[in-house]
Amino acid sequence: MSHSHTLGLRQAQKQKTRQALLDAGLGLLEEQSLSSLGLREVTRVVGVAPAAFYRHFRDMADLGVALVEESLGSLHGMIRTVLAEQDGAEEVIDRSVDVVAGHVALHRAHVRFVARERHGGVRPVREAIAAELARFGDEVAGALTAQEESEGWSADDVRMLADLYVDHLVMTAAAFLEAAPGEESRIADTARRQLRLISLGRRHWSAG
Amino acid sequence: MSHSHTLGLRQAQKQKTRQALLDAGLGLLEEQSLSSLGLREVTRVVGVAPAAFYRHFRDMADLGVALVEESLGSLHGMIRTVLAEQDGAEEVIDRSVDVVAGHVALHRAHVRFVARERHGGVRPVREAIAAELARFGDEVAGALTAQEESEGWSADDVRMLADLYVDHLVMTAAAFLEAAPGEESRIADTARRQLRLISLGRRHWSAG
DNA sequence: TGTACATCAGTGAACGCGCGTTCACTGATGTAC
DNA sequence: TGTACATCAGTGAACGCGCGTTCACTGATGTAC
Repeated sequence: MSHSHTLGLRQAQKQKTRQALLDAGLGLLEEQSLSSLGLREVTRVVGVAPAAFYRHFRDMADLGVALVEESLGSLHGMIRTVLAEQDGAEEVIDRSVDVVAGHVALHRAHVRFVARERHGGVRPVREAIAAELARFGDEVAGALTAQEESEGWSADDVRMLADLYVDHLVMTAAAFLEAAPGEESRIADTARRQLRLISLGRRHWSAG
Repeated sequence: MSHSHTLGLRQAQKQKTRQALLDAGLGLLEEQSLSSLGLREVTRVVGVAPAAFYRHFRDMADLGVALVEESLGSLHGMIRTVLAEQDGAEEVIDRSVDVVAGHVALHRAHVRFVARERHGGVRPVREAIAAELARFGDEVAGALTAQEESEGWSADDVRMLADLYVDHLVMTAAAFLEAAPGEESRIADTARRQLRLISLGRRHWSAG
C-alpha cells in the first residue's frame, strides 16, 4: 500500500518538517525582519536540530523566497474572482475592499511579511515579491482590458491603471495591518472613496 | 572667544561623532535592515570604540529614530514649494514627479531607509515614520484646501485625497529607487499619467 | 593671565552568549530479489 | 512474506567568531577664582 503515489512516509514527514520551519519562520517575523532572523531561532521553535535546517533550505533567504510564494499565492485566486464580477463599479469597489480586509484578517502574518520584505534587506526575497506583484499587475491588466470601460485605451494606459490599483491594494492592506482596533472601518471607508475617485478619473480619461 | 554661543569645542566634536555614527549606519543599511544592523558594525566604520556608541544613542532603534527625522525633514520644504505653485494642474504634476525623481537621485540612502523601515521590524522607527508621514498628509491636505478646486469638499474628502497623493509619492519614490538604469523615464511617465488620472477624478468628484 | 578642580567623550579590556556551519553518526523508511 | 542492502532526514557535538554591555580609566575641554 505504501509504494503507491501517496508520496511515501519519508517524503510526507520531510514535507511536514519543511512546513513547520516555514510556519515558525513566519511567526518569528512578526517582531523582526528576515535579515535578522536566525536559523537557530527557527529550528528551536520547531524542535529539530539546527543542522536539520539544511535538509530543506540553503539559508534564510531561501526560506524567505518560499514564504513569498506561500504569501502571494492565495491572493491570486481572490483577486481574479473580484475582477470577474459583472456588477456595477460601486459594487466591485465595495467587494474589493471587503476582500482585502478579510484577507488581512485571515492571513495577517503573510501580509505583514510581504509588506515588510517588499523593500526589505534581502535581495532575493525583494526580487521574488517584485516578480509576483508584476504577475499580479498582468492579471489585473488582463481583466481591465476585457471590460468595456477600457475601449479605446492603449495597452500602456491599461497597465498604468492596473499598477495604480495594485499599489493601492498593497497600501490598503498595509494600512489594515497597522490599524488600531476599531480603526478598520475608517480605513475601509477611505480606501473605498479613493477607489471611487480613481474610477471617476478612469471614466473621464481620454487617450493622451 | 570659545566661551561664546558657538557650542564649545567639546559639544562640536560630540556632534561630529554623532553625525558620523548616523552616516555610517545609513550607509550600512543599504544592504540590510535596521533590525539586523549591529552596534559594533557602526562604530567600526566610524573608527571609535564600541562603548562610545552609548554616549550618543541608547540602542540601534534610537539611532533609527534619529535617521527618520534626518530622512524626512528635507522633503517637507520641497513638497511645500511644489504645492504652493499657482500654475496649471499639468505643470504641478510634471514638477512633482521631477522633484521626487531628483530627491531620490540626491538622497538615495535616506529614501531607501524610509521605504525599508516604513513597515520594518523595529517598532519605534515604524512609528516615527508613520508620524512623520501623517504630518506630511496634514501639509498636503492644508495646501489642497487652499486651492479653488477644493470648493465644496468636506475636510474628510480632502484628507482622503491628500493621503492618496502621499501614498502615491512614496510608491513612486520606491519605484525610482529600485529602477534599473534607463528605466527612470518610464517610471516617471507612468507616475505622471497616474497623477493625471487622479487629477481627473478630483475634477469630477462630487461630495458623497 | 594663571592655577586648581570638575566634567565627560571616548578608551580598551573583559564577560558570557548565541550564532552559522561541519561532520560522522543513527535508525527508520524504501527497494530488490 | 522475508531478508539484505541502500537511502537519507534528522542528530548532537564541536569549532571559531562576533555580538552587546559593563567598567574603571584617561586626558582634553570647560569653569571658578
